[in-house]
Amino acid sequence: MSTDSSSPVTHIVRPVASPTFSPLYRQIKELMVSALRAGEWAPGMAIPSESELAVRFGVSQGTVRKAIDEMAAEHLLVRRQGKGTFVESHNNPRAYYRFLRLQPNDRKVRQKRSIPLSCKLQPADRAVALALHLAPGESVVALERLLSFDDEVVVFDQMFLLADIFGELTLESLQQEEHSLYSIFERRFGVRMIRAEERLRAVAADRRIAELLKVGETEPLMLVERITYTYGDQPVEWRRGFYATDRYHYYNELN
Amino acid sequence: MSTDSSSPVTHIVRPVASPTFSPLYRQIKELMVSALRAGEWAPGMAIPSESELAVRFGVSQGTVRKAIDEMAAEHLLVRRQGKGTFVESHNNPRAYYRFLRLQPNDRKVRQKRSIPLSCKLQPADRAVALALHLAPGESVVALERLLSFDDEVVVFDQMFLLADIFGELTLESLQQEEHSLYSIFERRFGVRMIRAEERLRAVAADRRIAELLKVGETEPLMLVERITYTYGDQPVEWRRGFYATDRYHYYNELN
DNA sequence: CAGTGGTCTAGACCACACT
DNA sequence: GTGTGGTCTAGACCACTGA
Repeated sequence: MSTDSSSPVTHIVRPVASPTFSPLYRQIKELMVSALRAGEWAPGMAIPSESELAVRFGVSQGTVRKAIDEMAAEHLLVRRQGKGTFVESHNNPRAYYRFLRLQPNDRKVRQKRSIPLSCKLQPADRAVALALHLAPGESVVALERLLSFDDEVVVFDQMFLLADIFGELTLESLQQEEHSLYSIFERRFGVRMIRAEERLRAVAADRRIAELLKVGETEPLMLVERITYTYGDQPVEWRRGFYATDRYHYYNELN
Repeated sequence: MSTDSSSPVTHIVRPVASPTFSPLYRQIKELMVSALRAGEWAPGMAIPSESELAVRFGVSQGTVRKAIDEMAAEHLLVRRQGKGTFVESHNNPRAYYRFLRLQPNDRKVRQKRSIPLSCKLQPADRAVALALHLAPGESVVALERLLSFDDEVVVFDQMFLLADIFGELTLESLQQEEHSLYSIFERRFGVRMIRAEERLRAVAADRRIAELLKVGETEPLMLVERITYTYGDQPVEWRRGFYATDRYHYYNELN
């Protein structure tokens, strides 16, 4: 059973009593994640059907199903009944601001727009290096932008990206884009943002930020620091955002 | 098959093509949630084994399993391999502050303490009535307290609770308690908090709050509004908290 | 209609906890 | 050892999509 012909990766170890027991479906999941990382299945595309995968990996359909279940729960894949299972993508307009928890107190937001301000290569400072697992001084792409909801500026973001991956980013190319940043990163650099951690604090606006967000100096703002991870829990972005929360709030669900 | 002897609730409709299709396992889940609401299985206690439940509901063990899977994902139940499946409880010290996302920037917190300040019956104002699905003016229990981490005050909370349920709360009884509020609510009133929604903003401290939290007046604070729900998505608490975020931050994971 | 994911079953066996 | 949850299988059938 551990013989399989078409699988691109190493053989499967059927579960056996051991200190490092890993069920079959989780091994299948790892193989599938590898396929995603390797780009075998591209964002937005359908992956093979459950029964095809079952044959390919030499396990039952139910086992493949359980692997896909976990991946769907982690938003790596989305299932669409009757159609197939697809690789998640930030390219879908509905998923453009998947990680943005800011929302208006009352009305609906029709239009969100990202306004790039600057983009340059620079050495990572200590906080950035720590978050991105770099040595201090290694290069990162530093990007500043404003975010507006219906032409009202509500967020100022400073982002730091691994130069290894995003070194080719330029302000000009960003200004010509219609899409969200993560969607651009996915299409241009093949990097999918999978999950993120945020740390929130209340701070007073300094002069520059007050001007950008059109609020009074020393006005309270929400400071949101974010580390964003791609496949394999690799951090690729560190971000610091200042949110104006007079007409908006950060929404969170606790379970 | 839809005949069963011991089930306390109505008969099960096996899935049939219909506009309101609900799979069997979800019907089982609803029956089990009803059993929880009715108090048939108390917090902390083990529920019957999967095979017993399968017999009771007249379905296969796999179907019961899927129902339990969903309930475990919603933190209604916890599975413990080899031991059984248990009703979740806020009485477990590790779950005392399950919904509190505030954490220190650096060191570990050893001791969290709730310091009740006041507790009285009063009419609900508009915001509270809206959140709790009350008519304006209906009674709620208004409770104020401070929260300290290692004897440093970091949060001031104002809470409003359905008087129907929590009317018997008194300041004296709270002051004699060692446990977290939700743990008290669970033991004294049989109400389990299941999930919550939070809305966060940055605000300036007013004089009273600045004094309580020992920060400067107009200092930026994080304002956290929370609606807390029990079984059946019934809101039972509305809460407004002011968090001092100089040495602490609100931590959130995005998936 | 064929093909996909979704549900349900019955049975075998494994991992873990307790006695 | 016994009883619990956890994994895996094979097969039947249902629900949804699109040609």
